[in-house]
Amino acid sequence: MSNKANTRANRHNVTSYDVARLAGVSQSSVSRAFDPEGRILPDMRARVLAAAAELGYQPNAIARGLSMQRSNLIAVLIPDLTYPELLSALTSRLSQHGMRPLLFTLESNVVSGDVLNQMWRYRVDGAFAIAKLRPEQIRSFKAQGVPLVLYNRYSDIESVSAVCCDAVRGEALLVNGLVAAGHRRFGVIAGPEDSEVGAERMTGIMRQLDAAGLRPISVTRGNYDYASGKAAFTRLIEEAGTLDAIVSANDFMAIGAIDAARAQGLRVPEDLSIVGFDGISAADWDPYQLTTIRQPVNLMVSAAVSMLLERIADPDHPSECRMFAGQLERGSSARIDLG
Amino acid sequence: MSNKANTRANRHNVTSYDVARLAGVSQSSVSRAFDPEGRILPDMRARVLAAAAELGYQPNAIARGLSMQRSNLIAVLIPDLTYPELLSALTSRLSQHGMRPLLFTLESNVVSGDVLNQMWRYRVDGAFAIAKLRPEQIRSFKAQGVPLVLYNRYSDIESVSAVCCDAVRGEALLVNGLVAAGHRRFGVIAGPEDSEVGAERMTGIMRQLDAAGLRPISVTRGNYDYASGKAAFTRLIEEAGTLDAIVSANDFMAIGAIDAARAQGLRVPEDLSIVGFDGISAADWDPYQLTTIRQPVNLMVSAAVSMLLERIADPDHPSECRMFAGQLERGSSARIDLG
DNA sequence: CTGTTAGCGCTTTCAC
DNA sequence: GTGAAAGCGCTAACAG
Repeated sequence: MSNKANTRANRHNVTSYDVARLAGVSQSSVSRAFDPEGRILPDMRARVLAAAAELGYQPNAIARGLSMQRSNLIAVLIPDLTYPELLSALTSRLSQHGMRPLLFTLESNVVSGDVLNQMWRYRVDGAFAIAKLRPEQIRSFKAQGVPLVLYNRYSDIESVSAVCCDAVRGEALLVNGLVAAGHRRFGVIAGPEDSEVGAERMTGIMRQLDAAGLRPISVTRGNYDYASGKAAFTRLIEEAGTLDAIVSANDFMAIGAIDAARAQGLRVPEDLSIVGFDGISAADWDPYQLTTIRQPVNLMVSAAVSMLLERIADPDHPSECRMFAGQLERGSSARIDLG
Repeated sequence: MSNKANTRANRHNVTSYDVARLAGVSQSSVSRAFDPEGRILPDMRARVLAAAAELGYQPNAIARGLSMQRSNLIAVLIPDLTYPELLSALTSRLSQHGMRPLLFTLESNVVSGDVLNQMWRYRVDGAFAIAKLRPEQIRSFKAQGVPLVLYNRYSDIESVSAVCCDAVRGEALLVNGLVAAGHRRFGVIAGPEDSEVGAERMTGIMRQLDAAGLRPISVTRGNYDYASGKAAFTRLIEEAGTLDAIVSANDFMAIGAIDAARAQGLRVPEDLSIVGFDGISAADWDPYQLTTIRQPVNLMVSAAVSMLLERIADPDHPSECRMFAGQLERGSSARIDLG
């Protein structure tokens, strides 16, 4: 009680006071020595760092967070099934700036209030959402003063930034190419009902078909995985009889559809063209050679991180939406004709 | 640069004092109201919670961490390429116990000192490593008093717990089945040199071949991805001429090998059996139907989390290694014969 | 440049 | 059962 010096430092809790004592300086000098911007004589810094090394001292980021009102924690809201590259790109990009991702995975695509409350408790400096947020949830970020960047989601709420791969343009590329190659009878495998990304891609598909004076013969939904793509194919063919082309809202379902088509003796792309979206690694595998739109993940992640950091540094920085074009990967799963 | 100053001013920061004032109670009562174990009259708790709700108060986990000497943060050390299901299983399991995963991804398979130092700074309550740690690094966890659980890695250092899928037994199942089905000329695709998992699986393969009085005709390495599996296949065939069976250290490479084999006009499994390890989802896809060992990821993750929590609750709790049997998934990529 | 001092928001004895 | 007060380890004015 009376001696702060001796409280509980015996165990694995080396504090800046211990370092200060050993180096024969004040505690605040220790603090400065560990601050890259800290005004301190090189000589003294060296002494402090030596003492710190001897004790195995590392500044306590939790205490620092309390004091600085800045946790250096970034919340990442991400649904169960997701692309692994995204998360690792995000993490490495963040750590380059001294920020650490705190993970919040979601059972479904939808963010619950509980998850958000947990987030607020950690006083995260910012957040990424690769998930669906309701408008009032999005607004709560603003109320809490936590900058938010949406990934592949768009919101018309002014306060939110976003980085997207342009689904409409991407689908336009695909659909135009298919139409130009002479396809007329289209089937569509859409994403699940609650998927914003899926809805966006759907819009792109429909708009472009419309522009060509076409309507899809048949439309069905999948949940983005392989099995649902296979099942979707079956439903499409049952309903449509024959089809020239199938446009799938993502690659996994497209791959499922290819396998289902072949199981029925159809040749891809001779009898039927199939295209996907995302550019997952399996799209390149020999049996598929999927024609798809590859998202520029690294670019998108860098942009997202920069945008977030800007808004953390300056809360009044205007929000921004950056839309990246996806790149058409011409595989052999579709006969496609580019102007 | 004036933003540091006005962050504090602008930012909507409700503290327990604000709640206390509104509820007309002391700050410590607010604290107790939010502690499930807190001795407090239901009546008062209700009043506090009402006030908290009105202000949108959420206890500051950072401050709580400082005070309690417990961050509720769990470090997750994980290499770039990894199985997405693992991370989401881990996160959801952890959050059931009020712990949050703090992500540290690694460029390579190997953990650097920088990463560890970052970890110590956050005073994480425990750590998972799905990565290679050097013995002295493992010991540093003990020195820092941070319980560590290794995932699919084993270490003979006493202080470390681990959960593994039994690679030796898994490979034994596969190799025995192949031998029993009459295969004699074996090729092996091993993992990269620095992979402990790979080494373990290799041991299992060699030991079992040995027991059958066989040696692999040819052995080569891949880096666990599809392309490296294809390349590995080519090298194997160049060296061996013909082969009865190929045992691959993981599924992605096995899938690559299947495609490479077919590209050479070989039929799988009629001309050549190919087996993998892991049980990734693509193993089930129509063209592959891979015979493999499926890791019980959910079981392993639950076990890992329990072990970690036990050791956090009681630092003297003995460390433990739990070895799970993988399940043989009989696909059609291999002719295999089980006793 | 360096040391002193006052918080950051919470938990936790300790009196009442 | 409730309130007052002392830290948890650090940063950031403010003096010297």
